Formats: sequence, structure tokens, C-alpha cells
Amino acid sequence: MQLDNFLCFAIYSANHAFTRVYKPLLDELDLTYPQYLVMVVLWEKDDQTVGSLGEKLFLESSTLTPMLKRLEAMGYVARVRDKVDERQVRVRLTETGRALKEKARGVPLGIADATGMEPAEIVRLKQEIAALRASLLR
Amino acid sequence: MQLDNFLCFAIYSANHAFTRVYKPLLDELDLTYPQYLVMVVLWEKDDQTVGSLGEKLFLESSTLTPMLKRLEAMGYVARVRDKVDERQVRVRLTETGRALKEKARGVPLGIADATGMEPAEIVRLKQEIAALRASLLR
DNA sequence: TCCGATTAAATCGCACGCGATATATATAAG
DNA sequence: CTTATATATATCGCGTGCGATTTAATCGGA
Repeated sequence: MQLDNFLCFAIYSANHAFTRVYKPLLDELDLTYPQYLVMVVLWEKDDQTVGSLGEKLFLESSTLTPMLKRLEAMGYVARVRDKVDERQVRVRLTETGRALKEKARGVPLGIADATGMEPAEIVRLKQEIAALRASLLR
Repeated sequence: MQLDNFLCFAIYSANHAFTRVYKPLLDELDLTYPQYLVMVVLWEKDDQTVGSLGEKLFLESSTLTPMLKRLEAMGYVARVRDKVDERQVRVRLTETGRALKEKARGVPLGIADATGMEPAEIVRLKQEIAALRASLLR
């Protein structure tokens, strides 16, 4: 029953540490870390519904809706009701949003660098943690 | 440049997953997950300053002060100015706060269970992530 | 066709978490 | 002793995150 023995705390604090490392890199793009993750998902596949983004990011609409409105206000995405199913909102990159991908090109390398880990090691650790996440959500 | 390849996202989402697993267990204790972490630190060593808690938890006073006030309002801790150095606030467990440790006894086991991992494996992964955190903060 | 059930977002209230700043106390330098 | 500096918390504003609820649209069955 000691904090240093908690796997959860290691993850909790490592997550904060990542946020700190990302901050100066993302300031250049005027993005917060969660907003950056949304953009990554959209750069990967444009024109997704709020629900689809939520599934991939493990976030609720109550979190995404305000975030997406901020990204829209900044001119990076557009939110449009689906013509076929008006319940859904489709999120699309604007030209500016698409262009931002270039500016963000160097970010992952800067992060990988800060981890001080070998690429293969990063992949392995990432997979272990993804497996842990799956167990927890089971 | 794909979300699934991001170590940071694995950690980000695993952290959320942990929070979800903790929720039902901590509801019994009327604690949030970050509040629980504070209590763990205090159960380990009572009568600490805000700064000391912040060092161990990697949190700022701007985060801790409101949290500690809530824990105080719930009757789990007392906040008292240090007589010798009036700049410091000492955080002490109340009788109720100390007693809560017994009620929380089963929590770590429930969590370890949800990870689906062997104890030794948990320790190893925890150490790897703690090392990563150290690199990131460097 | 019509009405109840389901689904997708949005809204609301609350609790983090932090950067920037303010306030109060302690320390140091002369 | 006095003033400048440093330190410890607290405050403020903003952006997540989520559970609970609401709103609007769609689907399903009689």
C-alpha cells in the first residue's frame, strides 16, 4: 500500500509527464495535447462522426463536443450535420487543418527523442500498455 | 503518424481506463481517484506539507489546494499552518481519514485483478513506466 | 401509420490539472 | 534594521473528462 508500488500511478504520472513534453511543441501549432490527438485521428482519416472519434480516442461526446467546437473556432475543422442521418455530426478538416499536418511533422520525433528509448522498445512497451488497457476495459 | 503507434496515447488511454476501474471501488469511500492517491500518500506518512505531497504526486499547489480543501470539507484531513514557518501548510489525517485506510484495504487487490497480470509482471511494467517518466521529465 | 424504443450529440455540473499571478512569510545582504 | 530576494500556498482562467440528463432524429413493430 505504497504509492511507488502502484502501476496506476506510474501511468497517471507518466501521462502528465508526456503532456509537459508535448506542451512546447504543440504551442507552435496552437493545439492542446488532446486536441492534437483529435487532429492525428483526422489526418489519418478525414470526415468522421463524433462517435467514431470517440471510439478511437476512448472519449465521450460530452468531452469531444466542446473540444471540436474549439477546433472549429480555430479554423482547423468544420462540423456539419450528416444529410442522410441528421443525428450524426461529421467532422472534416479544413484546408488549414490539413496543412497543419506538415507543421506537425516533427512532433513525433521530438517526443520519441524525449523518451530516451529505442524505437523497437517503444513499440513493445506501447503494445504491453495497450493490452493492459484492453484488460482494464474488459 | 498513426494514433495506434503512439506510446503517449497508450498511456493516455490506459490512464482513463484505470480511472474507470477505480470509480466503483472508490465510490464506496466517497473519493475520486486523485483524492485516493493523496490519501495513499498520507497513509504512508502523515503530516506532510502541500509541497511534499506535490513532489510525490508530481502535482502543483494550484491542483492540490482545492483538492485538499475538499478532503478537509469531507472530514478526512485537516490543514494547519506550520507554527515555525507560517508559509507552509501541514496536511494531517483526521481520525476518520486514518480509519478510511481499513475500508480501502481491498482496493489494490481489486485493481490488480482487473489488470489480468501477474504480480511480478505488474512490478516490471511499473518500473519501466517509472523510468520512462524520469526520462520525459529530464 | 403511429407510437414507443433506440441512437447520436449536446448540455450541465463537478473535479481535476496547469500556467500565470498574487499574497504572505522567511531569508539574505548591506 | 531595512530592503531586496526567495519560498510556500493560494487564486484565477481555461481546457479537459465524465456521469447524468436532454434533445432531436431514426428505427421497429403492431
